[in-house]
Amino acid sequence: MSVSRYRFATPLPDAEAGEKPEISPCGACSVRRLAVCGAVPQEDLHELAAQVVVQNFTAKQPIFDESSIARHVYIVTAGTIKIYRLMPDGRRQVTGFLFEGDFLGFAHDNQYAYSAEAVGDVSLCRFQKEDLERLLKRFPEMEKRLLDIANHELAAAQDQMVLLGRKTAREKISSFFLMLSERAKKNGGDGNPVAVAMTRADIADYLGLTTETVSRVISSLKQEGLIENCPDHAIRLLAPDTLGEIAEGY
Amino acid sequence: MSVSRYRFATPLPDAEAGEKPEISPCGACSVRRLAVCGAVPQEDLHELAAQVVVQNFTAKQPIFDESSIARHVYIVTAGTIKIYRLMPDGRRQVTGFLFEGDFLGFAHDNQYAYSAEAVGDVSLCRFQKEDLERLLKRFPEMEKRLLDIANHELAAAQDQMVLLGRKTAREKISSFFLMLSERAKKNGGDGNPVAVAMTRADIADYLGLTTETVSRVISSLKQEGLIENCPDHAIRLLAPDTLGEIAEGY
DNA sequence: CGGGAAGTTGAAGAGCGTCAAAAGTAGTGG
DNA sequence: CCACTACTTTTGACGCTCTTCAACTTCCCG
Repeated sequence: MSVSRYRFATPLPDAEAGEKPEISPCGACSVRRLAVCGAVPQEDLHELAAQVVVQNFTAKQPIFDESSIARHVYIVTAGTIKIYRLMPDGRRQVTGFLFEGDFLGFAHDNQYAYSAEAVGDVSLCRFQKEDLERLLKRFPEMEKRLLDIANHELAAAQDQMVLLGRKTAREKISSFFLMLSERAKKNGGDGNPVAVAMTRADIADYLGLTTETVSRVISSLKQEGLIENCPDHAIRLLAPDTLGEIAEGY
Repeated sequence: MSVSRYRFATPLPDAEAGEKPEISPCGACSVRRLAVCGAVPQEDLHELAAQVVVQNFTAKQPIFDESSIARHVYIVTAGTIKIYRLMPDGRRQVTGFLFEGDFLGFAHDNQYAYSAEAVGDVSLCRFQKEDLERLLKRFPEMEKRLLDIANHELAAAQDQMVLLGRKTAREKISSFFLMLSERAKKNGGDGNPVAVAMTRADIADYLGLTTETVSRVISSLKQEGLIENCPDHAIRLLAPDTLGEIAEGY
């Protein structure tokens, strides 16, 4: 993991190993319009930039742990992150995937509600929680935006509960590909073909299935001509509308 | 459904049918410490009370619908509410039960993310969304509290995803009774025996099971001496620790 | 009391999980 | 550059948990 802090060429006392200078300030940030940062006026961006630490992770590196104290919050600037919870016997539930622009670090009682791990190469902007608090006071719009984001997350959680509680494996997989496609569109891509950065195991743990079932269902969707493989682990949706009907259970 | 507005003996123009005067102001509210309202200083409670409409519902009455525009937010003052989403073919997922002090009406894009329905007799305090916005501006502490509540809801949603995606029927039912018990404790009761206000169908739709499975698992827990029936649909937890171990999957 | 909803119990079946093995893919080092 | 290794993915056979379908019982409220 490498860490770098904007505006500082040398590591700070409380900084972690691997820091290095960062060139791009918040003003040039490509995900700003997507994130909480969008609530900060252009002319005040330097106040934001002064607090941020850029962190880079590679695949499977942990970002923080479920049990640990929530000291930081993060904005994803590149890559995919998975958040998950573990049961004592090792059963895993991936409760979400986070992409560019997403806010990471909602916590309750000063403890993270889940563990977070990089799926592939990931870049994050990190803030001290107290710095965020100060920024929230300074820019009340930011707090509104954060509440908006939390509301959005809650709505997404409802969707996921419907999926986990009431959908078949086939419906789950279809929903999953469409979700990935929608997210890619939101972030500026065309959403088809969709990049699938995560492993079958991650997908299985996200959908409440096993890797075998995930694999089998994907195979059958391919055989039916609804999807096909593309280079670099991408999937082309050959019949998005049909997939949508499957996903909703018609 | 009966509706009443504090400080006004006669219905207001925009009020719904069945209004009647309400005696108890926010100052005497028993759930205030639990709810967002706790963020409003004692001496300013009249500002809150001026905006509130008390609404009463009986079992199975709808409070609002998934598809409808989110005009109001609510605080539950008595009774139990279920919130749920429907799939086109009628499959239902109950995404939560709300109790005294809970906030109802988180919405995204001005539309409710779910339908809400009274489980038994229910009392709500209703606010116009714009009135709430104004109150949030007036009492910034309230916004913080609301963000806190949303964070708490998100953590609870994570728990529910673990339950739905990874737990067995037995583990789900055990978790459910313990959750009810914890909630009763938080609201001042002793949490054992626990009142079970909802039907088997509601429980099934909450846990991603069928009514038959719910019934069967409860029967087997009884036979094992882990729980027993009490008057008024209550359940006594005879071995809460064992239930806890079952719930967590040990 | 009586009728309808809610809950219980049983038998049979389906969908998904488990176990196992093979095939494909990526990363490492000589 | 290729061989070696380890991991990921796929496919098959079988089994189990939970669902489905059905009948029966209990509980309520008029």
